[in-house]
Amino acid sequence: MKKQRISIKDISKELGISITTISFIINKKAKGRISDEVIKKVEDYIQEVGYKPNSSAQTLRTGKTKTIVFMAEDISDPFFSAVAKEMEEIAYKAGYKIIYCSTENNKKRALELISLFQDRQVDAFIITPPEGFQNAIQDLISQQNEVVMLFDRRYKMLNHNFVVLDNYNGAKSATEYLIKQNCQQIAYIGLDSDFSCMIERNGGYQHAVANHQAEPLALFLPFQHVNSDKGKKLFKEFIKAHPKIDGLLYATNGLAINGLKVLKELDKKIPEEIAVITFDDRDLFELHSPAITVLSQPVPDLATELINGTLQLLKSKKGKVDPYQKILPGKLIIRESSQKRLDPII
Amino acid sequence: MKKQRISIKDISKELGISITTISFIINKKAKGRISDEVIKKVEDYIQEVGYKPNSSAQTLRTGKTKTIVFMAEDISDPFFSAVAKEMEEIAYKAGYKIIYCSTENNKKRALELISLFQDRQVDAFIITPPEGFQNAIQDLISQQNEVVMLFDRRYKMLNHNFVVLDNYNGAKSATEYLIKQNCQQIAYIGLDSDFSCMIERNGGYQHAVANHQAEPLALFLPFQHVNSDKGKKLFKEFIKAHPKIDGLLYATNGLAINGLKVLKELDKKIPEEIAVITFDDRDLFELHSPAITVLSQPVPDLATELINGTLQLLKSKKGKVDPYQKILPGKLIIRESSQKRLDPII
DNA sequence: ATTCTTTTGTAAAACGTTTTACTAAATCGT
DNA sequence: ACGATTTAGTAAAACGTTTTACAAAAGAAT
Repeated sequence: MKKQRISIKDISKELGISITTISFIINKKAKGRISDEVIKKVEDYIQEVGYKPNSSAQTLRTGKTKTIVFMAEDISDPFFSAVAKEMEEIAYKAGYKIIYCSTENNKKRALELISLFQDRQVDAFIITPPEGFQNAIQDLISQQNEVVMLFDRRYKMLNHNFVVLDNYNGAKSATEYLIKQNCQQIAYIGLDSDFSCMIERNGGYQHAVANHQAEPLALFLPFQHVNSDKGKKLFKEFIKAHPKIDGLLYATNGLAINGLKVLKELDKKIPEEIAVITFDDRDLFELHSPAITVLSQPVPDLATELINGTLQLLKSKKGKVDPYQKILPGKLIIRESSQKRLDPII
Repeated sequence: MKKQRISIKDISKELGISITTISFIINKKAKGRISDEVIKKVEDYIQEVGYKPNSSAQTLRTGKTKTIVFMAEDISDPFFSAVAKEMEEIAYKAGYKIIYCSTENNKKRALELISLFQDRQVDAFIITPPEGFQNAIQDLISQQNEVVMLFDRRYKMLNHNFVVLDNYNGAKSATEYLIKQNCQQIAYIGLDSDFSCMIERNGGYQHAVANHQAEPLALFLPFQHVNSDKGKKLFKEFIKAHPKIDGLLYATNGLAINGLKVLKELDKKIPEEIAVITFDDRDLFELHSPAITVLSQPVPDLATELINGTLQLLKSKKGKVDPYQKILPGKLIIRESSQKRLDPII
């Protein structure tokens, strides 16, 4: 019952044509070297017997694996898994496969994963780097063995490839929307992090409230407390310490979920007492009572840019190439949680 | 700057020891063949220079890729991505990598994916088969080229490997819980599908209501309408047609999400007017108002069984082995949405 | 001292490609 | 008709392993 795989050698024997010729034909390098007649004959035979090249042999010979690694912060996070799924779709069509993994925002783990996949000779890394990973990225890039594409966060000083959201303007427009809704005291709930996305989001918020309220109000939670009870406690204390807060901008969906639980526990009315907006859309937010206004990331566009950029870089790997840098705009999806004004904005 | 990979040949030259000997040592086949002294020398050198075998060469020679494919229905579904993440963790430690992909419950696509990964010589498939896939699975198994493990759904008549939830008893206990809550008319919202999990869940429901209400009440939505407006419309009509319904069991989290939207639109009070339970836990359900009672699947256990089972089968591939079959119990997590009784059950 | 084992090791083929360097035949320009 | 060029094709090395079959040296048994 075992299906025997057919090799170039088999074709060669069967057709009485040399291995070299067949390889040229398979790799579309036959034009001008081999007669159309022979090309046709070989192509037809390949079609007929369903020959597929052995990828290990190809890799061994060429050093290319046609594999891209996507190292997300957490592949089970809906945002990352949505991006992953879209990427897989596109990569698949281009003959590439994707391997996913999660850094858990753990530097050591991320380093191990990079080392593991370097051993496996992947062609490219798409990475959401964990905290304090700049040097590691620097190293990885300078080795020049793989294409390195950063996602979601970038480094200002590195001349590298990245695809990120326009975090600054996203946060700014979300905050400005809250201001238009007559919020007087808008607070920002962010991650205690040096991620560019976090710094930019906070920057956008700061800019928007600069001429609006006496001083910005921000809470920065450490990564490990985003989902924890400790995080809830810290957030609860923050809200209690600032009773005048009537508008909230959460920097991530994780923060929002825990934050919404706290607001529920505190029995705060949304949006009457506190208007709420968060980054990243999830079906959860649409179903929430009240439905949560979000600044959603353009998942299909992000995925497309990530893969197309990576594939482009893989193709042009030889000479110096300009870095692939894309900053994509988010979209404010207005739902009930931010509609504070009785006279709605048109 | 490019780091040059070191090969066995390099070690051989450097140490003046034959390639064969080194290979034996690397593969722990040196005992009794090679002196302890030489073994130590080689191992130390390998450690020192950080040699890692080239996996393509190994694959080319052995035909084994140390790769497992996880074909989920939809890898961006939180349930599947949670399982995927856990699996990756375990597989990674065992030196295996996992490739994920989504069938989208599309038979043609699933067949293409299988063919693609067979070409890439993966060692094992973990599959949630799409609709009408039994023959394809049959074929795949009989080819005996890869280990085949089914997940989430199984085929009664096939003597195959699987890891599934105890769907029957899960649905039964959820329904019985609704009965205890004094629900008089309990409806089941399922998928119009021949998946074993769907049939078993419906079976559990049917059994539970058999002696309770005049007749079972069930709505079966086609797969493509789970998330669609059409699905919402069908569900809305169903609810309107059966105004006496005061208890609902959703067979999947996707059905529940769309269903909850409809209940919100119809302004049905949960649980006062309709008590609700759904399969599969998600953070969304905890945050929902009211929080939704769920029958949750033991994600870590499922992932562990899937990988351990697969690895075990990979090891013992030679002779006939008993199929690896696990049925894991779910857990009813009681929240507000099902608490209909004023006098709560103790 | 010869044969028989055991110990310790190695040579070389094979896995299935890609690619360089080559050749034979055909065509061309004059 | 002659060398030059183009066309059509191939032989063989290389990628880095694993593994079979063999061999030399040392020790044991006769």
